Amino acid sequence: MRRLAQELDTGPASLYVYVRNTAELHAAVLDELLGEVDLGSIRGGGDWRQQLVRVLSSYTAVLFEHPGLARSALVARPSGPRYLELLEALLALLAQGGVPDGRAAWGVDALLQFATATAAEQATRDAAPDAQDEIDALVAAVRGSCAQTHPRLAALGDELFSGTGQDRLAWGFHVLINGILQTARPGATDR
Amino acid sequence: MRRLAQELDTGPASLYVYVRNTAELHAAVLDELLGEVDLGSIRGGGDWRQQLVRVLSSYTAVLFEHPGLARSALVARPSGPRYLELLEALLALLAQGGVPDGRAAWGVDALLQFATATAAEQATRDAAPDAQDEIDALVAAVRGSCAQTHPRLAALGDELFSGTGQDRLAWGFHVLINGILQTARPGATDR
DNA sequence: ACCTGAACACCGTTCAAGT
DNA sequence: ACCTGAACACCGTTCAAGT
Repeated sequence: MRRLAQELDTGPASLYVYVRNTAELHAAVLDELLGEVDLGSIRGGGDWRQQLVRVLSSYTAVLFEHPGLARSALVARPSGPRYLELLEALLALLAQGGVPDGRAAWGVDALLQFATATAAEQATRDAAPDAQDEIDALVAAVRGSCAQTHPRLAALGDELFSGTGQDRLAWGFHVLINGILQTARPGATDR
Repeated sequence: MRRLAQELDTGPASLYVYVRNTAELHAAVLDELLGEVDLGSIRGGGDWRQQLVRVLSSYTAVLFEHPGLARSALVARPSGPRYLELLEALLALLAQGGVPDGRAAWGVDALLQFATATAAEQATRDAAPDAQDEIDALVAAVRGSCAQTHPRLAALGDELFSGTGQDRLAWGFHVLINGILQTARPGATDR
């Protein structure tokens, strides 16, 4: 708020004429930024799964550039035209893949949550090198764990921290898509 | 920091003797709290899937009580004994389900991230009623969306916001578990 | 060596007062 | 009606100075 106000050569109080609080500001800014997600070029090729992963990766990339936004997007979703467009595109692709309607509704939420959380996690770590300390501590703890008491941990070891962020993100999307295809919602029909 | 210092009848500076920053403090507190996740009672019945969902739900419940912790757990993971115990238990259950080692390593991460993100999201919304405004705005925007330009959105409508938090969480766990079972990691063997 | 008072450099939000 | 200066009530972190 204060930084934006300064940029606009005014006091922070003036912003509250246009916006109710920081969450609302973040949601509005994110919706604007979502213009960078090119939904048109999605039809560039590949099946619906690949197209889905492409849109979601593009969404993640936008958030990745703005760690603070990613963190608040987890709690305060935008509701502007770009976000609606994104939802529509994702729902269309899921329908194309034969996912039942109700399940697709919950599915987009899971997919976007995964994308947002991953962006918040990685972007924050990149921006604040201090945050890297915590996972370094975890790596050390796993390496130092006793094979007697923690056999699985000892067996897997560094495997837990392997792979690039890109690869893990794409794998996660595919896990979710496959899972959504195979998992009925609780209750009878799952229309 | 300041609140904890006050509780301890000292100044905030004193805490920096024991802890490097807030992230480290949060990670340590969360590890302590993880003692409430009863890994023993997991063997209470059901197959490995149900047991997995039970542990993860218990983990989510702990975070749910502490919104602030949940938010920072997304970025700064604990590395204490309770967290290692939790990882070990989850890995053991995945192995029992026949998930290949390397895939299980990435899988626990996805499962815990989903649990943590869901807790951060819902707990924050519950704690700060202001945050509810944003999803209210989204509900209104979806309802007001035009069926011509956004056919899927119009068709699904309130379905997007249906279900209890509990049901969506459990469904998400099952989606991930099923997805993990069916999705190989990039690269050749996926040992 | 271990601890801490006081200060530094920030936040978001409110509200009375101005134009 | 629209805008805003100034204040309120907070933060995390540092560091010189104390015991």
